[in-house]
Amino acid sequence: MMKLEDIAKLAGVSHSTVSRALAGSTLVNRATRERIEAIANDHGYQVNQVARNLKLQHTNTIGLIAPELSNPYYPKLIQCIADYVSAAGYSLQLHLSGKNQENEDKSLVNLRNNRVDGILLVTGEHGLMAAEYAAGLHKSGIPIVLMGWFPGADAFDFVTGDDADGARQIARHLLDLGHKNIAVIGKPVHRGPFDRTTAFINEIAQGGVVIDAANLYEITSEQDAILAVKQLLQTEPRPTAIFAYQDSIALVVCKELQAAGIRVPDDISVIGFDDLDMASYVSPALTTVGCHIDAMAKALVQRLTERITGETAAAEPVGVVVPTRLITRQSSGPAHDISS
Amino acid sequence: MMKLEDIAKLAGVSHSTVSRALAGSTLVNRATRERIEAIANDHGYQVNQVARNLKLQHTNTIGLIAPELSNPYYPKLIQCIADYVSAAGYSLQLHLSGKNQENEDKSLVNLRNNRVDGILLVTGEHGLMAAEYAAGLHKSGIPIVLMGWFPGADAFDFVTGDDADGARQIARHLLDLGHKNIAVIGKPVHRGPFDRTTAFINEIAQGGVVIDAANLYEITSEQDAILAVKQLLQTEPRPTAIFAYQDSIALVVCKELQAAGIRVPDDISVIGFDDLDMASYVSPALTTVGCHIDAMAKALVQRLTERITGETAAAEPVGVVVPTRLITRQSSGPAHDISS
DNA sequence: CACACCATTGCAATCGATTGCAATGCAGAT
DNA sequence: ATCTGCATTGCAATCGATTGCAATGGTGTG
Repeated sequence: MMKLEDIAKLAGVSHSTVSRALAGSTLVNRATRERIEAIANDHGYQVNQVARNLKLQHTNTIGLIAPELSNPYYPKLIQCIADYVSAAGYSLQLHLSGKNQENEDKSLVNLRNNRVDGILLVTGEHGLMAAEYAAGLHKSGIPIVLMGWFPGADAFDFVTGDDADGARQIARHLLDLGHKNIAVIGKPVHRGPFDRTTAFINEIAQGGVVIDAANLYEITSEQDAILAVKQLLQTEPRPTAIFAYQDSIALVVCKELQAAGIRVPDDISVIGFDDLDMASYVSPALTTVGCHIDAMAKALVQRLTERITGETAAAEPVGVVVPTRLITRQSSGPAHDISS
Repeated sequence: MMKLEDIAKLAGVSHSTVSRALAGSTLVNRATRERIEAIANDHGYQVNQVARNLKLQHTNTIGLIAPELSNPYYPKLIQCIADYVSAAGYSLQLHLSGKNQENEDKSLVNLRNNRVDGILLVTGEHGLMAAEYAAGLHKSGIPIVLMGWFPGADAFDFVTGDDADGARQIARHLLDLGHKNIAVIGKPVHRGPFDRTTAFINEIAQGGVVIDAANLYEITSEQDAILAVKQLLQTEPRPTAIFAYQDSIALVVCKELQAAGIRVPDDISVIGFDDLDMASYVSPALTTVGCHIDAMAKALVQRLTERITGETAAAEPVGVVVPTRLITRQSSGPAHDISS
């Protein structure tokens, strides 16, 4: 592949001059520059970024670590991130951790070795992250912005949706609809101040209704939701509403309910969280909470690029919380009468 | 950040020795090596890959260009690709072209400048690619494997699903079900020997039924499908089956049909293509054609890595076609009687 | 005519690794 | 004691850029 030196020979100048010319420096004569540009163009010269990166001590590359792509939430987020990253003039190095802590670690050192300028870490819901881990992460010296919150995340810049508020909106919605017997199918609590389940239960309590412990289902995979539903259908009196931790669970729940002959929302209301595209396609269309994914992605890369360029003077990590909103569709309705 | 030289000083040896020690070379005394390893470890030394890449003239990075992430087909594919790529010891540089030729070009030169070892190009259905473009691509000198086919693709290694065969399977399925009045809602033909629409129409003809020209709807976006359906519902006699070019279209079609009070499949059968996850969630679950995405991804990165390492002696480009299979679900049923 | 100054250009160091070849030193053979 | 050979280690070149500083030459001024 053609290099600076080759062009220099062709143009009868030194490689320094070629470098300057191609960079558009005013330090080189206009005529010379144009001649060099023409030659470089004719021969399809393309700068060797890796040499350039070595000299310049940066790579114009941002590393992105995300759990997976099979939950549609992530592609949506990554799409936005990719767009903002590329708009900011960076390339994206993508690593999928598969919700696996070890992989995440490997990706992190890989990214560091490759001297990416900054890292976006989407931790997902695996909750494996710990303060200790965070500390190790921290001294890598590379700017990192976290998507989501976990214990210890406060040591970093982070961006998260206001899931707690979203959960509260759902709670009020259900309360307004007259529901008094409500089930929660959720994942283990790990998001502290932003935890959906916790906020939901608290707000429900605020409305004067308590959720029976038996109606709290804690699952770790979408598949487990099926079991939860089966179990739930046995309880007496049967709940009139179900709050699912996320849309992907809510979808399974609806499907299972319908398979059992239960009508949604006539018999049981179901509410999800995330506002996946799919949520509006299924029938009944899912009532859920939307996350302004685009806004989050924007905040994420904005924060990171500011850290990279040093625009953000503050040494203090900052967290940005983007609002969520309830999206009422067909899967939620008034509580039906029950002969208690 | 700690460099080779620093470790060398600490260990009282030359940086050459450190380099060799860390690479596990037999050219360095065992005791020395272990001492160096310990020191490097204590000080958290991490090799600078960009310097290493420069010297070694490769980057252990594969570039991936895909159209977008909002059609669920791509995340699924990319997930698989990412897994195989990482299993093969490479990193992934991801570029989303947004179905835009110009972006695709930019990504291509960016990837080239970054000296990725090889490129995976997922062209999608935008059909913008042309033989001329391909030629330009070709002389970049970097190994490229194409996902999908377009005119001119034969100059490259490529991997594609046997969409034509899938379309034929659908045709036979519909024929078996007794359909004689069939509509096609498709995208512009551009996949030559692998084109779905063409293969479908031919196979239907093989079965002795001809598709009325008025029943051939050519659309370019999912949204247009709505118009097509509206128009279709006006025709007399009304088709008893619709073949949609891809699941994302089929979903819109079903939704629109149902909104108009038409029952699927009782009144009209609908068949898609791609087997998105979503296809099994909607109601009625979609009859479609599955693509063995994992197999394609595997073939894709296998082919590319072979090119990179030079295992594949053949200068001749090779195309691999992976089989497709019909997945019969609820959206297709026997043709209803019509009083023609 | 001499000198200062400015516009161009080239020289050479540098980024942080890898690696062929030369140098060193010690052990064993003669 | 001298020499050969092997195991270690270091020197220095190289990968392909960027850039501070020196060198060059031409022009304008006193």
